[in-house]
Amino acid sequence: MFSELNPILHSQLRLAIVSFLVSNGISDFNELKKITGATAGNISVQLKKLEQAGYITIKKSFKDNYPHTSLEITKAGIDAFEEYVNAIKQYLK
Amino acid sequence: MFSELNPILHSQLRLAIVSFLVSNGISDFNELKKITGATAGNISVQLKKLEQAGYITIKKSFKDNYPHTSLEITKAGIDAFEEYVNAIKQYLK
DNA sequence: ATTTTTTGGTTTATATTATAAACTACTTTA
DNA sequence: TAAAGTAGTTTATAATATAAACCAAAAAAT
Repeated sequence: MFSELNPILHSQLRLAIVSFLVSNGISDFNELKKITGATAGNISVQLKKLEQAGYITIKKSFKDNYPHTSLEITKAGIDAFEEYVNAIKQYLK
Repeated sequence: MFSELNPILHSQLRLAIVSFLVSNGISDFNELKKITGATAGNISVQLKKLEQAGYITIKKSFKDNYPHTSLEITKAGIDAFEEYVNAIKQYLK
């Protein structure tokens, strides 16, 4: 009837991040901050969790002298997102 | 871009309960236990939260000598559910 | 008849999660 | 060189989800 919702993705902020990355492939810390409106601390924590889950990769570099964190969605991330979408659709009708 | 997800509904179990009640109008404790597979304790707690939010009403009676808890969705519950569905759809594409 | 099991829950304790606040480190500007 | 800004991380706290333990009554078994 109601299948499980992947708890990594069933979080407003992590879902927004993954959703955005699935659409856009890559992004960076500041862009995520702008589009989600979340605090930097919260984003930092949630990015780590997504990385630990294998759903994104985090690359740190320097850009115009400043530290720069860029994010990329993984195959596993895309797959998990698609599964989540199918699962939650059962709840929405 | 991403609108807020009502935190009362953005919970797997509460969403399942409300979703089921929106489809069926009324239900009872045991039916929810069966369709969700959740523990009685968890259901008990979440029903109270949904009642506090004004999304369901809880009626206790005796049926065949046993205590019996029946649930009904409210107008506010239906409205909140519909809003939640519209909001989360933005995350799913 | 009294112990044991089942029904139908509630309360409480604990683990997890989300979040904001505080902090670090460095850069730019005044 | 002091102040303000950028780009984050870490830590503390509040909120949430959940399971475990408990309660009360009914039914079934001994």
